[in-house]
Amino acid sequence: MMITTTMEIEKSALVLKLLGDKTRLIMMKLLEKNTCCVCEFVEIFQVSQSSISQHLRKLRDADLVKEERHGQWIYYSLLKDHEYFNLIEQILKQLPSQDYLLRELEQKGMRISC
Amino acid sequence: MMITTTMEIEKSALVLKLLGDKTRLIMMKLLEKNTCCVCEFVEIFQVSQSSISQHLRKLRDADLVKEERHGQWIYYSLLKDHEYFNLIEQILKQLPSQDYLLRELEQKGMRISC
DNA sequence: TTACTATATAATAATTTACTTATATATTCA
DNA sequence: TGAATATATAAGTAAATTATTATATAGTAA
Repeated sequence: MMITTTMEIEKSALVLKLLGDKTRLIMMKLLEKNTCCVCEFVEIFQVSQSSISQHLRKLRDADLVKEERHGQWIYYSLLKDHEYFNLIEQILKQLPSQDYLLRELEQKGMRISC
Repeated sequence: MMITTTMEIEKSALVLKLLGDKTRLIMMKLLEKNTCCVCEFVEIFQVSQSSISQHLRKLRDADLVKEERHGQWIYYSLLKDHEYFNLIEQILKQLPSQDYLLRELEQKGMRISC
């Protein structure tokens, strides 16, 4: 019982640590209501494709997101059955929408819709 | 407007990063409903006094906690008027209570009550 | 005053993180 | 098939993080 609550809070700390990076936090907020592919994130964050891929890998390894291949694109979305999804959802809910980033993508003609 | 939401989410990421460490997260959960002093944290976490002091400094620098000196002890408590206190409160609410750590302290006769 | 306790800070070492470039793999399309 | 596009991974690096030990400061109590 005591061990359980310790483990629980330590696992929560790992989730919070993943969300405690501005790139990953904005990614998660975008994925809250959208599906995005890697090349969109590259365009949004203006960092190397490798860097984006590594952030997504961390989120994937922690089961926070899932990937789905559609042709040459791999779409990422929230994995809603995460053990701490309630926590994640509550956090995301309180952050300002970042959807303007997707509208900017659209205006540049770089939004990929499935 | 766009700049604001970017800054808001980046500041949220900094808060989450602070909470994304198991020592600080447990500290914050304890402080949610208690007041604690440095020596209690040292006993609870079994790390150097310096390490505890540095964690508390980070929380203090970010205005997540405040300190209050009573004689030779300095008591820490949550600073509830933080810009993102709602976010913090929502997160803490979803974590399992860590008060057993204080009960253990009491049993060892090491709980300092003001 | 002197000794003791509680806390903060400086300096440092080990580890982790977040990026980069280079390269590999998978898919599409001419 | 071969070129182009999308993605992942390996290797390397600079900066950040978290601990330590040593030392300074502040309060208490003999």
